[in-house]
Amino acid sequence: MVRSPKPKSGLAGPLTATRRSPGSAETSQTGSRRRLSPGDREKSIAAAAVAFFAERGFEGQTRELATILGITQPLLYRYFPSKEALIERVYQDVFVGRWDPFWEETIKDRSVPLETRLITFYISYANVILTPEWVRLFMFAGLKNLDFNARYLNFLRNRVFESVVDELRAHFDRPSIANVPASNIEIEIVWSIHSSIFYLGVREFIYRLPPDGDVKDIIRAKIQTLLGGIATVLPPAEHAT
Amino acid sequence: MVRSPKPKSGLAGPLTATRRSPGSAETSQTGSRRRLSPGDREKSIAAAAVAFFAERGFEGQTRELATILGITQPLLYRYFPSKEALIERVYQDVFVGRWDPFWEETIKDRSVPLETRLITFYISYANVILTPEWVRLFMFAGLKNLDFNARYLNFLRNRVFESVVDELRAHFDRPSIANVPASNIEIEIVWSIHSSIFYLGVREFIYRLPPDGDVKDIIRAKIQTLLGGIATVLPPAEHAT
DNA sequence: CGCGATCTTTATCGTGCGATAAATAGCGTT
DNA sequence: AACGCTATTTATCGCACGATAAAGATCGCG
Repeated sequence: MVRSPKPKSGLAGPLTATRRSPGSAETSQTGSRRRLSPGDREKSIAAAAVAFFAERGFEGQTRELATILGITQPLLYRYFPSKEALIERVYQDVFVGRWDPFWEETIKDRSVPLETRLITFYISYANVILTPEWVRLFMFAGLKNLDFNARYLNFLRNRVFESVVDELRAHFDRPSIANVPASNIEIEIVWSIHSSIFYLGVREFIYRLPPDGDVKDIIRAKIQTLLGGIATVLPPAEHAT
Repeated sequence: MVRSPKPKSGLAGPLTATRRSPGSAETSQTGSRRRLSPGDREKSIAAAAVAFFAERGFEGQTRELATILGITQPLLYRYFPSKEALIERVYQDVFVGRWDPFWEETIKDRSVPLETRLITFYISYANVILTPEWVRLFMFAGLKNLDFNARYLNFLRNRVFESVVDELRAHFDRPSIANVPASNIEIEIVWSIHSSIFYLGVREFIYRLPPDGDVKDIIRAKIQTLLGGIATVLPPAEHAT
């Protein structure tokens, strides 16, 4: 796994080391050897840190991260004052930086059938969160007993769950949550679908026992089951689809 | 709180206080002071280790565990050859030791309505797994990239999921899995309910954002939604309930 | 070229942690 | 009550890891 960054071969050594193609720094660290611009270096460290801490957890050692990057460990401290600061940056990049505001609109667009909207949203959301980085980092963060996860999930509840409940209400001709607030059970029903989708990622990236079959199909089936089941548990007033 | 087995009332034991001034009993563990029988000591270490590693993760330090136990750190090594062996014991006690074989019978008992069986099973199962120890240790184990979780879940699939699918089949007058094996989608439907219940524990003990309301009610609602939804997605041949 | 700025490395400190060995002390036995 | 077995503690080793300081190397600019 480790690198052999030393171009010990007398031939190739000097050239590759001295002259690197600018800006073409990439993941396989042979290219970026020395003296990147601060901006590029910081980005490359942050990107590597995301993958690294997702795999190893936040106890992963800065020396190993540096080795993966093909740099020395003290260099990390020129760009981030501490390991904790680097972890903070990882949170930002993954959880804040990957939120798509369009999701909130998708759910509320009543020109589209509800089932379609939910499927569209959840497939798109799944594309973002069902990655090893998102799933594992989120779990590592939770296990650290910070309030980060609770904050994210409150945000999610306000931006997504409440809307989904409201759309379900409209779909079944029931009052808006503006008039009758979402009940615990209604929120839990949304949690059911949400958690069962996130759990696909837990199974694949934490348990290493990936679900059999196409995630899109599974999501579709889950949402159809949900909508059918809600119809049974909460029979509609008059409307039905 | 772990435990406080010995109340240190004013006139506590002349025995326990032999060498130690009662007032100087520091952290928490003051009851058992010294020279337990090997069996008792081992059990007390194992029990404390479950709570400790569940809280701190497997990177939790043996010195802190010893402090909680009111013993010194090297004593741990008289009862467990290494930290890793102690962790192995924790796995055994929590994941193997808490499995209830009766669960498998509950699911298959066709003298009881399916909805009742599922609710009974999942409430009982939830009683065991929806604890900080089970949930957090399971997640810590998964994040360590061992095959432990995959083995447990394969066991669960064979002992529970397949049976649930079979019972759903019977409920809706469809062929037994003995004749037509469970499909991916069917297994996924069971995963949906299962993961949404386990996720109640993740929310409470990892995210520290406990679900609102009684877990039993939530489980009941989830199972009713599941059964109703399956009826919609996979309409029955002739039978209906 | 050569020089200076700064990006990167080499060297190192202090601490924390798993583990071991030797010394100490509780408790049953006689 | 003394004895001896062994449960428990005291003392310590070795290394890993985050972090810092100083030396060295690279590149733009004149």
